[in-house]
Amino acid sequence: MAKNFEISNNIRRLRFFANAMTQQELAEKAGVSRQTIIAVEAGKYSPSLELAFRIADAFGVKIGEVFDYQVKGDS
Amino acid sequence: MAKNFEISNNIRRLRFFANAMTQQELAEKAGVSRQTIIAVEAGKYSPSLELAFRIADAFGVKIGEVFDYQVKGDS
DNA sequence: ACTAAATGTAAAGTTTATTTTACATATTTT
DNA sequence: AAAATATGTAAAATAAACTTTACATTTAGT
Repeated sequence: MAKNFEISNNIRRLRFFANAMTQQELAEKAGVSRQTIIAVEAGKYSPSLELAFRIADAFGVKIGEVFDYQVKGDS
Repeated sequence: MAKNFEISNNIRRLRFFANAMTQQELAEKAGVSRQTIIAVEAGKYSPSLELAFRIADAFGVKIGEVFDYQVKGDS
């Protein structure tokens, strides 16, 4: 009954579309440390909703264009 | 330069639209405790992106229909 | 009015996100 | 090839999300 999920992201892609924005620049725009960007971009953990919104905002896109949510199937 | 944000949500509204879904039911569907739903619904803190997605999923809507992100202005 | 179900508050404890620092490797520029 | 910039890894410390338990209040049903 409990579902399985996976969240993926397009941060790397978006950074390159956005004039090769650097991790450092993105971190500053989003107001977090570079480490956090690295970790989120690498999918090591999923960010807070707040950070997710700020990252989307930094790229000028909607949150759904940055993060993808896939239901993997029932348990 | 650093922006000010606010995240609001429509959980209560959505719960009533969704056949008066109870906090308990939502908690179960989203796989978290009832306390967490109460806190998020009341805006006491913003959830993880993962939970945000699961809540949206529980209502069958997109994340943007549950959570609203407003830039309040520059600092 | 009584009972049950739903919502709320609070506080201590655990887990996960985020920061900070420091260093290693890769990529670009000159 | 040297220097500078960008990316990566790691680990300890802090902050924030989430759980659990327990009780108080409000709302709905009979």
